[in-house]
Amino acid sequence: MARPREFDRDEALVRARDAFWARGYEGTSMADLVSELGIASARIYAAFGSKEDLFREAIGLYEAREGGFVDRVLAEEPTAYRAIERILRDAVETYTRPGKPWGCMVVTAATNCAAENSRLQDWLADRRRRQTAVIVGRLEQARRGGEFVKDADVERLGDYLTTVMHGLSVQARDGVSAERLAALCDLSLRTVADFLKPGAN
Amino acid sequence: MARPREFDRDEALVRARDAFWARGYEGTSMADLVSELGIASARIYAAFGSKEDLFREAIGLYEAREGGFVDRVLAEEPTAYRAIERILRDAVETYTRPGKPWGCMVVTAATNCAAENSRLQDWLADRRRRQTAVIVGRLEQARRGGEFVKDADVERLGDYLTTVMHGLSVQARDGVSAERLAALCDLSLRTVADFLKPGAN
DNA sequence: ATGATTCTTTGTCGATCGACAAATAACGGG
DNA sequence: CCCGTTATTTGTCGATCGACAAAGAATCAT
Repeated sequence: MARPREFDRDEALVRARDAFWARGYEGTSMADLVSELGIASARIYAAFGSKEDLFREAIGLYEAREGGFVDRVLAEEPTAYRAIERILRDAVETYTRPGKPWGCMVVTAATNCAAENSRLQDWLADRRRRQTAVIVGRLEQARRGGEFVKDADVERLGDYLTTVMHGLSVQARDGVSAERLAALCDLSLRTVADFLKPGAN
Repeated sequence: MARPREFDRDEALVRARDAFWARGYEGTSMADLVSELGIASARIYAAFGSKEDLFREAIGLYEAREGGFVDRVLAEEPTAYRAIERILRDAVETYTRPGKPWGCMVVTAATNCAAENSRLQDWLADRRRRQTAVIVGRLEQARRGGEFVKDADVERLGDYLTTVMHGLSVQARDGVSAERLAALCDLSLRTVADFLKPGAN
């Protein structure tokens, strides 16, 4: 009924995500987006609304793909310990994948922001906090299910795991190798194992 | 021999540090600095050279004061374990101090940067990596001194500790309370204790 | 007092920021 | 074939970015 779009919106979104992932929200200018998406700025506005809308959509894509491993693993793995094991392994892999920006996009894309973008910053912080809550929820479920010792402080363990993951993101960004990161994850797993009820997996 | 400066350079540097600490390098504009230091931009250039020079000096001040606890603790505490204990406690306190920006300035001030500032970003990353190396050095010394089991993988432990500290910085920035962070640090300390030679402090 | 030196004030520079308005082009329905 | 609709191109807008030039003001040595 009207003129069809000439570019692939999905592919443009992927490129925008990679740009924001690499240099963050404020570090990626409209000029950068124009050159990396290969389309004029007016088309970006027509297709995505604004730079901020585009960023939010890019974060959504990241969380649906690369960054979504936490939710996926929690849904798939039968026991909390095995889930955590895989989450840490996936985190290292995701944050150090060759050809992709290093670190977690949700952690790095909006940390040092001008005052005018504090709303966006809070929005990302909120998503990080929710991630913690999701993990704690799964741990609590595991505790009630008898996987952990019965007085296990699952909120503390959840905080601990998120902290390690955020730390992994920073370390990955600094270029620490996947091997070194994986080695340190094994240390974290020992802590988790301390919470397990003797005899459980 | 000439007209004396009318403002306190040290105090201006403190204010610049706090501004950069709160909003980062790119998030803090010259207009912000003018209003927070209370002096005209030309005076800032005369006193500090450029925005980037000022930022580097501000990082230096941060590392000499708030951020310098790692070096100080390593020099003061007799055993590695007690040093680590205090480093984690100091990290939590420094990153959540009321009235100060949350998190570590070295971790947060230049993460999402435009391409033109990647040099600055690398400069900060290098300081973080050096921090790890310093800690690993101290751990190796402790291992040779018999504090740890003799096959202790001190690089792995050092990586682990830096990762936790970086994670603490992100968590603090997200508003997680000092109490919750301290609780999770206790979990980390168990891991460190696993490296201790049985019977040692 | 004067001159050398440095600090402070004022104003502004070119570049870039994000964001659109207006004009033109391509499509499908009637 | 024309019309309604949407896509694309082109150009530009005001604001803000970091950075300084030029002029005036304050100090000290001589």
